[in-house]
Amino acid sequence: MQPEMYDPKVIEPRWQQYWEEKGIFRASEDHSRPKYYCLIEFPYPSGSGLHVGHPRSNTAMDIIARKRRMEGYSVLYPIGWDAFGLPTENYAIANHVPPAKVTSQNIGRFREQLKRLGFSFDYSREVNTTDPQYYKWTQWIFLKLYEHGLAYKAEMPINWCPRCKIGLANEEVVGGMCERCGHEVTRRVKKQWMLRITAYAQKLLDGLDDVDFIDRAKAQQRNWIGRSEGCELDFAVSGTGETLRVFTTRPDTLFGATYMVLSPEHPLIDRLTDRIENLDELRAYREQAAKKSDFERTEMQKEKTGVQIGGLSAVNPATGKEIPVWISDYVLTGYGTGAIMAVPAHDERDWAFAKAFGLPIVEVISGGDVSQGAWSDTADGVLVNSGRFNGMKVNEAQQAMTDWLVFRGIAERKVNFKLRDWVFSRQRYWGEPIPIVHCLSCGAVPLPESELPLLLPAVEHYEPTDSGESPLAAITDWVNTACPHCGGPAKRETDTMPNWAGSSWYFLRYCDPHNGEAFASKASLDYWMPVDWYNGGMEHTTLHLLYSRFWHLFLHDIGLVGAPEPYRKRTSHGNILGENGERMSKSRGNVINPDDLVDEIGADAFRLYEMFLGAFDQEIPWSMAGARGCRRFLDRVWRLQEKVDNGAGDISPALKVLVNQSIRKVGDDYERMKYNTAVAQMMTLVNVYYDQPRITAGDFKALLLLLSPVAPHICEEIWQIQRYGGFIHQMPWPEYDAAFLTADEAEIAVQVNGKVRMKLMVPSGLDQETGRAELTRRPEVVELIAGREILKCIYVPDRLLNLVLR
RNA sequence: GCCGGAGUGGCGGAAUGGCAGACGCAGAGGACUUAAAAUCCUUUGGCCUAUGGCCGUGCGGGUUCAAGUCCCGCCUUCGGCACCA
Repeated sequence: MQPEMYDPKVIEPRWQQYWEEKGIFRASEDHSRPKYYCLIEFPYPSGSGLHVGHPRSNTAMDIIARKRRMEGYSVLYPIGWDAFGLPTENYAIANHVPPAKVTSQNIGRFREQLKRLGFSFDYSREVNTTDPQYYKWTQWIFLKLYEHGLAYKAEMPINWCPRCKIGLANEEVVGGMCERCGHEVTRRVKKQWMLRITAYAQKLLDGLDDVDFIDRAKAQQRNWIGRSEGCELDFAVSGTGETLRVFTTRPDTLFGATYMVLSPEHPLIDRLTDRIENLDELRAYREQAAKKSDFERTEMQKEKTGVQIGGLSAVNPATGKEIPVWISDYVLTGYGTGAIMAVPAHDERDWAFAKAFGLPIVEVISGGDVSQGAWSDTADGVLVNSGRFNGMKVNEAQQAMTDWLVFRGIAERKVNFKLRDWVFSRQRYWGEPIPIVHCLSCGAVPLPESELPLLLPAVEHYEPTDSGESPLAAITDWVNTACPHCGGPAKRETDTMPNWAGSSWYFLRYCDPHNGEAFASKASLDYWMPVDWYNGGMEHTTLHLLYSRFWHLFLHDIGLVGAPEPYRKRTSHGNILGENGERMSKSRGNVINPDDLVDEIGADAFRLYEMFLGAFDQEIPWSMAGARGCRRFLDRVWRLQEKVDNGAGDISPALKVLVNQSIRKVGDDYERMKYNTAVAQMMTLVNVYYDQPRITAGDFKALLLLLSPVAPHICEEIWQIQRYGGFIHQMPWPEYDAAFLTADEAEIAVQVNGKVRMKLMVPSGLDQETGRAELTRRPEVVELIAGREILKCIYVPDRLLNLVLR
């Protein structure tokens, strides 16, 4: 049969329509089959549409989803829209359109673009975080957190972006700049809703041991959680009866603590105002520090500043000596106790401070030169100047000193975390309203479940205000309400949730997206959860990935979901750079538009190139020429139809080994996310097919089956044209025959002293002894040895022979 | 500074301690064509005294019959964190 030209413009829409009409990719809770839940991060439907980064992750997981279906799994591969967020709101403000309208337009465009790429999403399960039927449950989970004491309102110095006019979470501040707009972030004290993620610090850490996450994601989360073990210990403040508590991970250096430092905001200063001689000076310093943003504070880290507290001294509990007390902004309020014992001999920061202010430096661990800088060797260091602890190694002394201090009742072992509570308020319009009412007599009162969803009111203006109030505050009809508890006058909370809220549980909603009674039914959750494989960006490691684990751990603790951890496996794709090797951006003019690509080379070739361009987990520059090369490959696959002899069913004897090897390699490579080498193997296969006079239906089918997860449209089409029966997506995934993984003969590289001298064919599978014997009696090899003495002879089966000659 | 990656042809990149450069791109030569496109064939790491040989995976050492791969010490680069006691 003479096939027509390969025309993706015709065949791709046809198959997309077919899959959709027949509901091929609808997920079903089929208990007769094992389930598999593939997940990609649901996109933010931005106005600029899809970029080439989306298909990278989507295609990778689409391959897994399609392969799993062929393997007999019941697969859930859903899609949705993470649609609350600032760009939409800003666009709405600039163009005087309601954000909901902008959102639905953007979603429409995104959906269309994704459909053109032929992903096997179950579109019947779409979720949209801005849909009241969705955010009803986001609000509901918030109320559960509130009920369990994990949501609270606190006056907090927050990161404030003056341009976006919004408070930011620590995670959203990058290098002192607003993650969204790049403007410098300042400090601002505001009453904010907070989520007590710190209560889950240890669980978030422990849970990492039980999941299969890409190593760098685990490392980054551990780093961010920042657990450190040490002890808290009390220093007496001379003549006051007060004690000053510090946290240290190095109790072994206590004898070297020659002064103490408090953070400028430390409460002790206000408690002891009568004794302090230079209160004005201290308050001036505090004010100055408060004005600085965190970034400014850290930027100045080279020059240490501080003020000694006049009239106050503390007692080193080890030496009994009086030591001065200072304040300095290098000690942070939010970590540990906000106070430290300073050991300048063995801590760089303390050393710099002591040098700047002429404070004494006492060496307590030998081996370095403390006149030159702080020195610390926790492995081999030995204690000196430390009384009864002299001569101990650092790790012994840490134990012994802690025991001694605990015994004296002035210390306790303590674990600290860097992780801070999550700032959960946003002073913007386009987010989930926080379902809390502030009653004059009852205080903060949660809305009853029956009043959910609390709808975002329609407003005229979305502009944020300089006062730091949400635009919702201006809608008095909405703000003024009755207290659900006492019925008295009350005001609604006007802050909204951050866009991390809706994305913290969306994977649960996919299990049962239309449920009106619960966020998802227990049965559906039990069937689908946990997510088996979740692929997404590294940039979400300390944001979305951590937040959603926290919510899920919490929902597990209150008995609403099964396993504690939501994701069994997490992988990450590298970003695609522009052709010039720089990040793609409009301003650089190096953006590749997916629509143009589909028009030019078709969705299948586009998908194929996304997988072929390089190692999946690394950053790779785009190459238009490379993409066209993938289209050429598909053209070659198409033209193989001219070579196929459908009368011959089985795999050709001559190709049996290569085909079986390919089945194994491609399958294995998909599982290991080595998509580039999987594609390379199929290219090799096609090249070899072209060297044959004819290929059999068996040869051709094997290729099509392997290729179909990456390039589904062309494979379905050819399957139909060749009348192979049924549809390719219904075929079982091919299995290799282990008996045909190695050829009858192997080419052996014969080396002399590690250098290849010749190549000889031998029967494959010979062991060391037989292989050596077989080869060393070959005339070529005898000649090679030329009577020299053989010191050693190594035979690696089917690979090489190395003769070590004198 | 700490944590985690990465350094291999002109380019993207392959390589369970076992023949470095698979596969693709780009280039060169050829076939077909009036011509072009498309397609097909050949070729493509460097150097040399070229049917052979030498050198080559960021740098310097080491282990090994054998190192891109393992070990020690560096350099460069990217990402994350960063005065966290």
